[in-house]
Amino acid sequence: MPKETKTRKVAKKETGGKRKKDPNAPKRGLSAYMFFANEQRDKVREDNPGIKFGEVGKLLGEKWKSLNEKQKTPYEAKAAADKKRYEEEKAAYTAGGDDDEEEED
DNA sequence: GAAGTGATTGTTACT
DNA sequence: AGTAACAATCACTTC
Repeated sequence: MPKETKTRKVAKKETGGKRKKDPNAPKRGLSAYMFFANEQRDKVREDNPGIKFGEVGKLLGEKWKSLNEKQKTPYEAKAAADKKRYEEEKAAYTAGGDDDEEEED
């Protein structure tokens, strides 16, 4: 199996591939890892001054999983909170528009 | 009703 | 500006 490199966006295709990009594209919320990385990135780099992203990334992942649900809670909580944010967009997006619509193309 | 799929998020460092 | 491992996600799509 090919390692979906390139943010796997480029890999999109096959298996139907119906989902197109939306005009409003209510992006989704961030994920727990994003919040986790936001905090760790500081610490990790602090313990590993001068390390590249590859090291941080892998190291981060290791620590991330090392955490107990309890530790991930705060991150998941943020992720959930961010998800809500997305709900808004999605809602507004689904609304389609009130009176005037834009982005028609 | 259940299953799957794709699209997206953010970090750092480099070209 | 975009890409790369790392991980989660999870809302929408389709049958």
